[in-house]
Amino acid sequence: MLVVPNTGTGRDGGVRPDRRTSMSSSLKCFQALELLASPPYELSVTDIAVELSLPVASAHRVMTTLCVAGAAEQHGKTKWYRLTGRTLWIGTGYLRRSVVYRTAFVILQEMAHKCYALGLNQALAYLATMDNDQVLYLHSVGNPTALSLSANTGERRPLHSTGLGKALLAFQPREVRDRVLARKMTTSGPRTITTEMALREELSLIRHRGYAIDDEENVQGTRCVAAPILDQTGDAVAALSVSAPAGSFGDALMEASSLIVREAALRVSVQIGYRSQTSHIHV
Amino acid sequence: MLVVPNTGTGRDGGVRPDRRTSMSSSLKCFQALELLASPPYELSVTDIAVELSLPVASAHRVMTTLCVAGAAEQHGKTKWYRLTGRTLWIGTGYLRRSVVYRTAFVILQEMAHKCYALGLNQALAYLATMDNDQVLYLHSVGNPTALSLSANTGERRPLHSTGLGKALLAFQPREVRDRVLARKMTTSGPRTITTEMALREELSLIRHRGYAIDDEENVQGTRCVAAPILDQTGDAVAALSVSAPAGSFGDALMEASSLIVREAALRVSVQIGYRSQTSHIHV
DNA sequence: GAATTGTTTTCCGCAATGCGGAAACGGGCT
DNA sequence: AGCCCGTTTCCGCATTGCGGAAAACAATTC
Repeated sequence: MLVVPNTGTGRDGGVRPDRRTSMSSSLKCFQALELLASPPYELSVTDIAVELSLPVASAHRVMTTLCVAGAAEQHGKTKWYRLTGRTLWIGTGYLRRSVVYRTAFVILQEMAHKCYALGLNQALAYLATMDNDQVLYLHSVGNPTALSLSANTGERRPLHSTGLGKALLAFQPREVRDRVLARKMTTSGPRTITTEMALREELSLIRHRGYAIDDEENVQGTRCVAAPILDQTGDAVAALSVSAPAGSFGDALMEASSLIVREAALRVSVQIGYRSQTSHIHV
Repeated sequence: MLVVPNTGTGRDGGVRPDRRTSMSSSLKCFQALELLASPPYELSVTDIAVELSLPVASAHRVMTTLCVAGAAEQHGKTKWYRLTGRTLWIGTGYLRRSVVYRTAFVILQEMAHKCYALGLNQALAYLATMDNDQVLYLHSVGNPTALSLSANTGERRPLHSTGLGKALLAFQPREVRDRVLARKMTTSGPRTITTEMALREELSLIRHRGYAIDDEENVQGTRCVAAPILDQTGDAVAALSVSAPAGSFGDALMEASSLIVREAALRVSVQIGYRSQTSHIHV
C-alpha cells in the first residue's frame, strides 16, 4: 500500500528494492505486539488496522497468526485482542539471560531496605541497564505510587536526564560517550542538563566521586542517587539507584544513601567479575 | 520439511490444508524467540536451524527478520543471536495490563517483610495467576538462591502440585475445576497429590479454611502457604504465597504466616473489587 | 603463508503464501 | 423485524518467502 518505488515486475529491468533480506509479514506481527504492550492493552481488529494503517482483512490475518503463535488471544465476548502469558515468558528471557539481573536481584532488595531504615520510606530502588543508548529498567523495589513518575520493567528513558543514565554513561568507553553526547538532549525535568559541555563536566564529576545524583533533572519533585555496576574491564554494564520525593530526600539523606547504593553496586560488580584496583571507585 | 499431507499442488483435487488462515512464516519467528528465551539464551544460526529443523538459509532469514524487527540482535564477534530489550518491553506489557499485578506489587513486598519479621528470613514471596490451566508466576520477592527450586517471572507450573495452584484452583468456577481435575497429574515432589478424588477433597478443605498449604508436594524440602485473590464474583484471579525451606518452616510458622498471606490477599481482593460478603473467606 | 575445516551469508529461480477488495456473517441496537 | 457496525471468510493475483548451492568469512592446522 505504501508507494513502493517499483517492485520488480517491470520487464524493463527496473531496480528491485533489495527485498529477500527479511520477511516483511512478520514485521507487522511485532508492530501489532508493540501496540498491545501499551495502553489501552486491548484492541479490536479495526483499532489495530487503523493504528498500523492496514486493511482490516490484513490486520485480521496478522492477529489470527499471533493467536496461532500463542502470542495473543481474543478476550471474552468483546472480540478484543490482548497479550498472553507466553509473551511474558519470552520477554523475561531477556532478564533470565542477564547475569547482572540474577546477581543484583537480591542485593537490590537489601539496598532498598537499608534505605527504608534511614527513614526513606517513600524510596524506590531500581536496577537498570543500557540498551540502545537508553536506560532500560530491569527491576524495581518499593512503592511505585509514591513517586509521581515511576518506571516499569522494560521501560526506557534517556541517558542524560536520569541518575541511572548518568551513572551508566560516565563509565562507558569513550566511543559510546561521544556518540551519545553528540545527540540532541531533550528536557524532561526542571533541571535537566541539555548541553554537551555541561554533561561532560557532570560525567567527569561522577567518575571522580563514583556515583551520580539527579536533582529533579528527570522528574519534577524527585531526587535520586545512582551508582554504576562495573565489569572486569571497568565499564558500566548496569546501575543501581534510589529515588524519593525531593521533600523527604534532603542532602543529608542523599549523602547517607549514596553510601548504601555504592556499596550495593560494588557488591554486584565484584560478583560479576570486577576487581577493585582496575578503576576509580573507592567506597 | 515436516511431512505435510499434500500441499494443494496435486491437480487431482487433493485436500488443501487450510492455509490462508494464518501466516506460517511468522510462526517460525516465535519458535525462534522461544528458543532464545531459554538456556543457553545465545544461539548461532546453525543451532537455530537444527533446533527448528529448518535449512540454514531459512533459519538465517528468520533471524535477520527478528533483527530487523528489533526483537533479536547479534552479539559481538561470535555471531550468536539473543533477545533484545524490546522483547522485554513487549513481554512485560502483559504485566502492565494486569490490574492485579499493579495492585499486588506493593502488598507483596509488605507481605514478604512481615514474614521476615516472623523469623522466616529464607522466605520467598510470590504473586501468580492462572494462564492456560497452569500457574503463571508474575512477581517474586526474596532470595531465590535460598530455595532449591525458585520460579522466575513468566515461568509455569502445574496447578495441582503447587500451593499457588491449589489456591487458584479451589476458587475457580466449577467448569474450570472439572476440566483441570480430569487431566493426568504428574508427580513433582515427595507428596504430590495425583488422584482426582484426593485433590477434590483438598480443594474443598482449602475453600473452607481460605488458604492452601504445600508440604513438599511441589519441591522436596520446600513448604508453602498460599491464598487466593478474588474478584467481585468470588473467583480467584491470582494468588499470593510464601515458600521456605521445610527445616525453617515449622507448623507454628506456617500457621502464623498463613494469617499474613491471607490478610495480604484479602487486601488485594478488596482493592480490585471483591466485597467480603460474597464468599467463604473470613480473615 | 597456504590449505583445511566449519561457520555465516548471499544468490536466485520456483511456487507457495500473503494480500486486500468485496461479500457474507453476527449480534446489538432502535 | 430491520438496521447498523464490526468481525470474519472468500478467492484470484503477484509478492514474498523458500532452500539448494555456492560464495565469503573465520578460526585452525599443516
